[in-house]
Amino acid sequence: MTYADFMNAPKRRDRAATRSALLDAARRRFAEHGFDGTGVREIAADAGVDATLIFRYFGSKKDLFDAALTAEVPEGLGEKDAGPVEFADALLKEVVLGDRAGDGGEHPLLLMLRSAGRPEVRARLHEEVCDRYLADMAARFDGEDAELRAELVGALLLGMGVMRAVVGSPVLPDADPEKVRARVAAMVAALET
Amino acid sequence: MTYADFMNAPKRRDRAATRSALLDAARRRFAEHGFDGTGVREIAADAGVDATLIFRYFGSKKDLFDAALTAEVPEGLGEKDAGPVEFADALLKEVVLGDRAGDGGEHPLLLMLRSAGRPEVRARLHEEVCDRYLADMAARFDGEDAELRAELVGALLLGMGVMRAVVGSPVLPDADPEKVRARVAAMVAALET
DNA sequence: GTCGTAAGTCATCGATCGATGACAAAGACT
DNA sequence: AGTCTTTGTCATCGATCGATGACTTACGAC
Repeated sequence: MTYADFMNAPKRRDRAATRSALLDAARRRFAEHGFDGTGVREIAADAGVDATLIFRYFGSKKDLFDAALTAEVPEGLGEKDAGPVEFADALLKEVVLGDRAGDGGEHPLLLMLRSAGRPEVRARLHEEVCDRYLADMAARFDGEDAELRAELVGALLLGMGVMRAVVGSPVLPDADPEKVRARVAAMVAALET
Repeated sequence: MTYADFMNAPKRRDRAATRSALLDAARRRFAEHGFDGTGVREIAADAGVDATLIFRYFGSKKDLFDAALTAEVPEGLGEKDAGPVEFADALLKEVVLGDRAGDGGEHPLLLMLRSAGRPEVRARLHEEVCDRYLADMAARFDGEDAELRAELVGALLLGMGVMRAVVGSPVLPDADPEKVRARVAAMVAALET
């Protein structure tokens, strides 16, 4: 059923592969059911190993969650001197329209939203969104209220992610990506004084 | 400590008052820690009563959660023949800028986001957002791609709520409401073909 | 005042959860 | 081949959770 299952060859012992399988299963489970809705036994079953290994390799369920989030960050987004419209477009492609077949299918940011009940997760979400994205966005706005305008762009992009990943609205996935990009660009452009 | 505590008068027996205290405590707890992060004993302790009464009055924890969400819906939002800009402004005041001192301090929609790990909550969120708000919004757009444009407005408003209630960004609460309304109006207006 | 019904409390169950330590077995190294 | 380290498994603990049923106490009808 799971990936590790049809690897039912003699079941070689491979620390790295097991760790990776656990991380992958954790990402999927956490992405779908959130932190509280996911048990370590379910993750281990998906990965095809014993639940004990989670604690051996990661220390605790929370540490596994953190590791699953920290996994990979694309990093190289947006040119340094691009305007807000181009920057928003780059973020749009990465966070909202991105495919991400590797993970649970969602951007780590949207993955965190399924666990928004945990204060630590919200703290990390706050840090990531504000320090990482909004500050960068605000720097690309000229004139007054740059922070407010950056916040609105961030809200639009985050809201689109929530619409797709949490609310489950079928509009965005079914829409023509080029039309979406054009509409979003128009909205962001409306913020340039 | 809680409301019911300084009502430490002889502790009259009042079904309606107890039910109401439980509902209120539940709203606060669920709003802050989500469904999974909240225990029935905590809710009961906040309300100053025994946890058993939750099951007697509501049946189950899940039923209490549903009752806490269904609580009160303002209903009368937006004139029937207003355009998308006016409608978005009305929603903005209700969902994002609304004070709501009565509940846990948040709109039920944002309250649900803290429990987004539960599939049933997402289903209800989907139903509420799509059928209740987006359909209404789409009807106010002329021309093609009305659904997509309504979705983008919804994403912006929902994203603003997420920014404040989940991410915890200080920008929106600190900003001048009139400036916020003006900026949002500009973004929505940019969608009118 | 008495009595019955409804409101509140107590003890406890069964399941599930994260986590631990002892044990078995496979691969590596000499 | 023999040993030792690493990898995986099993049994189980202690806490917590939602939920149930029996018991106690207050209020209101008469």
